Amino acid sequence: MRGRPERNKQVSIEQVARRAGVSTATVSRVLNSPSKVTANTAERVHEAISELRYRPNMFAKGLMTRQSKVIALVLPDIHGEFYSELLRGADEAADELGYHLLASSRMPFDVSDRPAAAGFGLLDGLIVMVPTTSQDQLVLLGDLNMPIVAIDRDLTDHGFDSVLIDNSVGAGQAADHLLAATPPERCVYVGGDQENVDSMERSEAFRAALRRRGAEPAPDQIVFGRYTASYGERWAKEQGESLRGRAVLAGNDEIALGIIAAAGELGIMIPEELRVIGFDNIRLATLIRPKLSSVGIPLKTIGDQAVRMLIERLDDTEAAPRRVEFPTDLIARETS
Amino acid sequence: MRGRPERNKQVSIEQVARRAGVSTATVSRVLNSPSKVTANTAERVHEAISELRYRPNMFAKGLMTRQSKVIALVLPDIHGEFYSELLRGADEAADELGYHLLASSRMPFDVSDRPAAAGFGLLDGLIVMVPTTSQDQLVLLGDLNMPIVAIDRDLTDHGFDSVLIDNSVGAGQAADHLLAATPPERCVYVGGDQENVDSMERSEAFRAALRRRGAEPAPDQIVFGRYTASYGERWAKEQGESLRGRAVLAGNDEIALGIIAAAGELGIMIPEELRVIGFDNIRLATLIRPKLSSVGIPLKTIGDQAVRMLIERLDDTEAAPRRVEFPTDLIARETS
DNA sequence: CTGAAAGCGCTTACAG
DNA sequence: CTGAAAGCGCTTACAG
Repeated sequence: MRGRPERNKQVSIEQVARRAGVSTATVSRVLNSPSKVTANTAERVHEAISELRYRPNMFAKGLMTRQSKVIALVLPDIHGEFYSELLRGADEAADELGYHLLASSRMPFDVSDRPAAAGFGLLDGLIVMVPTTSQDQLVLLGDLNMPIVAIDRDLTDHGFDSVLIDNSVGAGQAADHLLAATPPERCVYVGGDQENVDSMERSEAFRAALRRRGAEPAPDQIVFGRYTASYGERWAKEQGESLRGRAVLAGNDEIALGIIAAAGELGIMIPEELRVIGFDNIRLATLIRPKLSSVGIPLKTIGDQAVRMLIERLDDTEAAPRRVEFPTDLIARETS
Repeated sequence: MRGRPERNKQVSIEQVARRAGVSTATVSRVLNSPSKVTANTAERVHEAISELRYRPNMFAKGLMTRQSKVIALVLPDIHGEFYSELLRGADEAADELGYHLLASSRMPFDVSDRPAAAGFGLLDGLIVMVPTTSQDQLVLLGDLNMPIVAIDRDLTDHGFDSVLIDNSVGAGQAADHLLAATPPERCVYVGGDQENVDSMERSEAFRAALRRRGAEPAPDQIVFGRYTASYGERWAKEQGESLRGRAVLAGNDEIALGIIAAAGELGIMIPEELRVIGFDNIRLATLIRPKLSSVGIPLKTIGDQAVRMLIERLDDTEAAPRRVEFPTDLIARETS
C-alpha cells in the first residue's frame, strides 16, 4: 500500500499495552523509567512499539509532565550574519542537554489575544534578546509567566537571568587603537540606533577613550543612525572629501562595510586615507579586501551560556536571578 | 484521598468558570466559538479571565484539538545570509494565517529515540529544505508521519508538496552573459558540494549554454568543492595567473566572494581581467565594490509559498501533492 | 515488578 | 444559549 501515512489513525499507548500484554502503566514505565521494569517485559513492550510504530502523543505527555523539552530563542530578527554563532552555540548546548531549540523572530506580543502567539505556551522557556530599552517589552515578558533568560540586557532586577556583553572593553581597545595613529579630533564613532543599548555603551567607551587623552568629542564625532550598511554609506557620502585622514569606529560591521563601500566610490584609500573598525566581527569581515578590523563578541559562548542558564532555571524557579557577562575584544586587521 | 498534590498554581478553566458563575463549557465557548454565547455571559467570562490572568493550557487544548498552530521551518543551518529572506517570507505568511513559525537547524533524526527530537510532535507541520539527494533523510521524513512541504527538492513522488527553484533559467542567463564577452574555453563553473542538487543543476545549465555555442567544456571547466568563501579563495589561488582573462560562474555568492578576495591579493582586476558572477544574490552582493553580479532567487516568495501550501495541506491531508516552481534571474552588476 | 485508577485541563456532542 | 459528562492519551502515587 502506497500513499501518505494517515495521521488521524494515531496509535495510542493503550494499543501498545494490549499488544504487549501489559498495562499502559508498564508501557509508560519502559519509556520513562526503564529501571523499574523487567528486561523481559521491556523487550516485549519495545517490540510492540516498533511493530505498531507507536509515537507518544506529546500533548498528553506535556499535560502530565508540564514540560515539552523545547525552548526557544527569540531574536529581533533571525536574519543576518550576526546571529549565526549565537544560534549555533545555543543549538549545541540545547541538544547536549536533551532539549530542542527553536528560533523565532517574533516577540510574543499580545499573547492573550493572538492565537498564533499561544504557541509559546508549549515552550518550557525562552531566551530573549532584548536590544531596546522599551518598557513595553518588559511587561510582555513578565506576562508570559515563564522562565526567561535575557541576552544583551541586564534584567536581573526584573527577575530574569541575564547574559551580558561588555561592550566597553572592546570599544575602548578599538578607540585606543585608532587614537594611537589618528588625532582625537579626527576620530569618530558612527553608531546604530540610539535606543539600542549596545550602541550607547559603545559610544560611551569611545567618549571615555578620547577623554583619557584629554579630548572632548564634538557632537559630530559621535553620531547615531541605523545598524545598516546603507546608513554607513549615506553617512560617509555626506562627509565626502572630509573623510580623508579620519578614523572611524562603526557601531557594527554593516555600518563599517557601508562606509568602506562609499570610500571606494569616492576614491579614498583604506586604511591609508581612512581607517575603519567595525563591531561584531561577522564572518564577512575576513572576506573583503582589505580585511575588516572589528571588535569580536563571543557569540557562540553567549548562546551556550544562555541555554545552560535557562535549563538550570527550569529546575529551580526560586533561585535568585543570575547575571553573567562576557568581554569583547578588538581584532585588528587591515582596515585600521 | 488526601490533599491534592499542589504542584502548581496555574489557573485553570475551572476557576474561571466558577468566578464567572458559568460552566467550563461556556468558558471554552467564549474563547473558541464566541457566536454561540450571549454577549452578557461573554462579558462576565472575559472579566474573570483577565482578573485571574487566565491563560489556556496549550497541552490540554492540543490534546483535544490535535493541533498547536505551530509550524517549523527546518534548514540545513539557520546561519548565514542566504536564509534571511526565506525566513522572512515564511514568517509573515504564517503570522497572517494565524500560525506561529519556528526555525530549526536540526533535522529530526532518530525521532523515536532522542527525547529532544520529540519536540516535533508538538508541531502541526514542517517545511524542510532538503539540499542533498540522501535517501536516509527521506525515510526520516516519512517516519515523521506529519504534513511536510519540501523546499528545493521535488518530493511529490514521496507524497510531499514541493516548492522548487528553477536554477537553469538564471544559470543559463549568467552563462550566456559571460559567453557574450569571453570565449567558451575561458569560462568556468566553480560549484559547491557535488551532492547538492542546486549545484548540479547549475552546472548542467552552464554546460548546456556552452554546448549551444558548439563548445564542450573540459573537465577543469566544471569543478565542485564546497559552498564556502574559503573554497572559492583556495580554488582561485590554485589557478594563480591563469585566472586572467577567465570568466567564472560561481555556485553561490560565498564562493564568488572568495574568488574575488583571492583576485585582490593576486592583483587581478575585476571585471577587467576576471569576470565573476555569483548565485543567490545575498544582500552583501551590493555591499562590496565592485558590486557583485549574481543570480537572484525569489526566496521571500518561496518562504511565503511553502507556508501557504503547508497550511492548506493541514486542512486536506488527502489531496494530491502539489509542486510549484520559481524561476531564478540574473542581476548583472559590476563584477561581470 | 506490575496493574487499576485517578487525574492533568481542555473540547464537544448531547440534552435541556 | 447553557451545563453535565465523556473523553483526549498520557503519568504516577498507591496497592498488591
